[in-house]
This record gives sequence, structure tokens and C-alpha cells, in this order.
Amino acid sequence: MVAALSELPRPDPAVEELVGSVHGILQSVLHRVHPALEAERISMGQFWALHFVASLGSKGLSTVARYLALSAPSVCAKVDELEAAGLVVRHRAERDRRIVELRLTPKGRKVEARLWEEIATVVGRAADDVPRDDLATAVRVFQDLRARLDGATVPPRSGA
Amino acid sequence: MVAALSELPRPDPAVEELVGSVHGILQSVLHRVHPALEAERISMGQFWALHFVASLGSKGLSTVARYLALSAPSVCAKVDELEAAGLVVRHRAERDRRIVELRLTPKGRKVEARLWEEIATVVGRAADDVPRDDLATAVRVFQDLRARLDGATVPPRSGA
DNA sequence: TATTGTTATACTCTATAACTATA
DNA sequence: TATAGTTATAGAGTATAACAATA
Repeated sequence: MVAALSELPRPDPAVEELVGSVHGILQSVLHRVHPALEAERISMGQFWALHFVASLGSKGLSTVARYLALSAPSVCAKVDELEAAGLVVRHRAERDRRIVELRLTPKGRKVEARLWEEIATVVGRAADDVPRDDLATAVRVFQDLRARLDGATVPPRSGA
Repeated sequence: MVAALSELPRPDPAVEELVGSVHGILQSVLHRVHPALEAERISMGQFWALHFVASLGSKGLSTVARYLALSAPSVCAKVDELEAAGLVVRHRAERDRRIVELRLTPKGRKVEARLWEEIATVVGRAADDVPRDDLATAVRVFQDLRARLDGATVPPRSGA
């Protein structure tokens, strides 16, 4: 039993620290932004959908679904809600009429901007006394990591 | 309309980049770890509960709930499952018999270790060519941010 | 045939309210 | 009276399967 445990030493503590911190931060931030989301009458999931529709720029629904790591039907339902709220519009692409392109409405852009403003305030306050260089390094490291992780984008979800 | 938009400039782009990257990374990582979770027969939520039970060291259920940013009943249900799976044990504290302390079983420790090993592998692979110093800086920045954000731990959830 | 999106349906997760027991 | 935990129940969120339209 003891032997079995020693065959499973804690892996690189830096990784656990990093992932644990990341998880904790994201939770804290999103938790604090919750009131702002309620004020805009949208859910967390809708916010991230809005974010990817905005940042991917007129891509099809399934592309957005892939970035959200959600199934197409889930995203389809979310888009229904965002469309009903007047934040997003669908329209068929001409060159391939199977594809439904998504775009933010002006209202959608405003809502997204307000929410990022809120997040920036929360994070900015916490990052207040973090040296600018260190913060810039952290941003760069995370962009690199994301690029590397997204690079071999996870296949739809093949088992194991 | 244009004027209204210009009153809402994109906030500090570094913050949006950072939070966006963090969100993307966490999603990628957790998505990739999904098969390992399935192999251990536990859900993502159960994994994080396991993590906090392990890292908080014999704290009560509601403390764990606060760290998970979940309601007590939700965590209570999760602990039921973890206990049924033989990963966690409950026992009443003697000094205050209202409190239910939580601890990992040896099996729970092994499962947690294996999953962190998997996460470390995934992240480690992506972090392969990131300079060690930069990675260390990122870890430090995130620990600071988390400490700052957790510091004024979000109250139970007062509206607005 | 393969792909994009949608609809129908069931399951998991989470929360609020009400209850028990300790303090 | 207040706090820790549990039970009961309802609501979001998500997935899989089956379908429609287009390539």
C-alpha cells in the first residue's frame, strides 16, 4: 500500500499549483461577475458563447461549439436564447448554405463590452500590485499554452 | 449609437487576453483529462471536490463548499457519491458535533494523485518549450492573484 | 455519403426551501 | 437564536439520437 503510493508521487508541484490557481482564480472572478451577468440578464454560459461569437468573427455554429467545448445542440439552444435576447443574429452563408454564421448585434457588442469591463475591474484590482512585467509574462505564457493546447485541438471526443 | 459604443472602449486588452486564455486553457486541459476521469469513474465536479478535501485537510463540509463556490446541499450530494465510491470518509468532529470533517481514504489519495499526474502530463507537454523562469513567474503571479481574490472571499452571494 | 444545423429527449448538476441536530 | 449538515424538489445545462437540408 505504501509502496503503491510511492509509485505515484505528486507530479511537478508547479503544475498542480498553476492549474489549482487558475481554477481558483477563474472561479473567484466568475463568481464576482455573477451580479453583473444577472444585471444583463444572461448566464455564464451565454456570456462565453457571446465571447466566442464576437472573437471568432462570423464563423459557423459548430466552430463556436468546438471552442466552447460543447455539443452542437447545446450551442444551438444557447444561440436561440442569445438571438431571442437580441444579442446575436444567425444567417446562412451563401457559399455553403449548410453553414449558419453568427454575429453580434450592436446591443450584443455593448453587453459584451460592459461585462469585460467588469471582469477587467475585478482582475485589475487584484493585479494592482503585481509588477507590470510579471503580468505581461504571465499573459504571454498563457497565450503560448493556449496556442499549444488548442493546436492539436481535441477531437470531437473519441473515448480514451 | 456610435457615441455610446465609444464610451465603452475595450478595457485593458491584457486582462481580456489573460482571462480568455485562462478560460481556454482550463477548458482544453479539463477536456483532455476527461477520458482519465471516466477511467476513474468520477466526474469533473467530483474531482474538484476531492481536490479540496485533500488540500484543505480535514475541514468541514461547508468550508469545502465555500472553496468550490457551491451550495452546501450540492457538496453534500457530491460527498455522498465520493463516500459511496470509497474515496472520502465523513466523521463528526468531537469538539463541535455539528461539523462533519472530510478526509480522503488511501484509495482517494491514489485516485487524486493519478489524475493530477494526467493533468501534469497534458500541461507539461504544452509547457515544454516555455522558459522555466517565465513559467515560474506565471505560477507566482497566479498564486498572488488567487490570494488577492480569495482574500476578500466572496460573501455567500449577496445580490448586486 | 458526409457535413451542418436543428429537434426531441433524458440525464447530470446545482440551487432554494424546509428540516434535524447541535451550539 | 444561530450554525452545520441533510433531505426534498425544481430548474438550468448538457449530451446522445434522430432528422432535415445541403454539399
